[in-house]
Amino acid sequence: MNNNSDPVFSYSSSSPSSSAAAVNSSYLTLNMVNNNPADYNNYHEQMGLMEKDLQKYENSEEMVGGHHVSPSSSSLAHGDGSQLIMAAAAGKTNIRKGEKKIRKPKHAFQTRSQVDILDDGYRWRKYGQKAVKNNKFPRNYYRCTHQGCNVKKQVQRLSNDDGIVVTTYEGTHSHPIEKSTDNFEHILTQMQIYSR
DNA sequence: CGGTTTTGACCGGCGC
DNA sequence: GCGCCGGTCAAAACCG
Repeated sequence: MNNNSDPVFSYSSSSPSSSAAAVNSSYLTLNMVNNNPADYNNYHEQMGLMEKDLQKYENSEEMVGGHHVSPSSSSLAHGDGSQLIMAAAAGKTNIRKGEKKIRKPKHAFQTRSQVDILDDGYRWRKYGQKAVKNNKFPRNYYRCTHQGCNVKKQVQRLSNDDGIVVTTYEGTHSHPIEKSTDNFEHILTQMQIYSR
C-alpha cells in the first residue's frame, strides 16, 4: 500500500493569495473541525526556542498522551524559512550553513483517524522510519517531492490511543497543490467517516 | 523503467 | 570522551 500523504498543514499566517492556499486553509479548518475545536485552542505558539528545545518540545509526545489535552503543540520559532540547507547537495558533503542556531517552525496537530494515508494533495516521499521510545508505533518521516520544496513532516500515532495520529509539519510549501480538489473532497469524506 | 519504500548505517547534539 | 537518541542518508528492493 502507499502512504503517500497525510493531512494537510498550512500554517500560513499570511493571507492566502492563491486558490491553492485557500484550499489549504479550508483543509486546515477541516482538521480543526474534525478534531475537537476545543483542543485546537490549546495550540501553543512558542517563540524563540532553540532547536534542541524544539526537539524536546516535539519529543513530548508523552505529554500529549498523558494529558489528553495539548493535542497540537506548535513551536514557532522566528521562522525565516532559512532551511535551504542540505537538499542542495545530494552528496554527504559537509556544508557549513554558517548559522548555528537555526530555528525552524514546526507545526503539529493530531488527527483522529484509523488511517495515516490521508492525502493532502501534496506528494510525499518517505525517507525514514524510526522507533519511538515508549511507543510501539514507529515514526515516519516524509519529505515533499517537489523540487526545491523542503517541507518535511513526521507522522506517528500514540501507543495509548492508536486512533490518534500526530502529524508534524516543518517548512512551507512554495508551490501549489498538485492534485485536484476532487481528491480533496474524497478525503474529506474519508475523514468524516472515520471521525464518526 | 522511474519513482517510492525499506531498512540498517551514519551523524551531530546532548547528557553523563 | 563516550554512549544515547532523534533524525537523515542511501542502496537495494519494490511496485505500477
